[in-house]
Amino acid sequence: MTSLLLDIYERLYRRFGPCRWWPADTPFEVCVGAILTQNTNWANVEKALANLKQEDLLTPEGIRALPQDRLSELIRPAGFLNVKTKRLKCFVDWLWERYAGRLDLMSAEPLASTRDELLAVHGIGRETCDSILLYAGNYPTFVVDAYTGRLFTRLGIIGEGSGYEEIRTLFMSRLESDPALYNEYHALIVMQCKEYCRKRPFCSACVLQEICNFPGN
DNA sequence: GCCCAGGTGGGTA
DNA sequence: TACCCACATGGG
Repeated sequence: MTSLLLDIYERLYRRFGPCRWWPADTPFEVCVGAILTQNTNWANVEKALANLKQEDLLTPEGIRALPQDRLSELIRPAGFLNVKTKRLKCFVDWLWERYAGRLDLMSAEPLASTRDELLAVHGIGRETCDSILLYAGNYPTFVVDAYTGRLFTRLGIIGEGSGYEEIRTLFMSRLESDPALYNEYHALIVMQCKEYCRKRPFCSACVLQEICNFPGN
């Protein structure tokens, strides 16, 4: 399994890499983007991020000081504006109270305890949490998303209906604990699925069929 | 018009 | 635990 997961990674890397994720200028922008992209097309998230940047508000201080109705207006393109306004506020409040608004202080803490803390913040579920930890904090934690489940179920590597923690544990136990590897692997999964696996449940033109020789494809 | 997008929280059985 | 649903917008 170790070599299989690495083999898939290397094939994807040769086809798509390096992806240079997360697309953001600062660690804090990663966090905001991770919350805004929940069940939302990234193109819409970019519009919301641009609105915040234009007003120089894409900082912990900026979001914290922003009235809720104004924040809602700025992030409107990303959808779920009431939900996401509340989630952004909760995240920033937590960051402020716990780490004085400084992500670098958060990133100095151990992975397990920081992950538990973040998961306890309203609006931060497993995927958002791991995205923040990996892409903003450089922690060695694997991000699982809908693409990951879809792709590796199709490959027969994970069972249908496997849970988040189960999939994350599989990757982390079979791969070296390396933030750079987890970073690129997740990005590659998203890139290949965006290009080939949009039709549910599984498309027939999956890139892995093109670049890999998996029996049953 | 319909479906989907880099989920999460709350309610119910 | 395992479902179900609300949440909002924009592109294909």
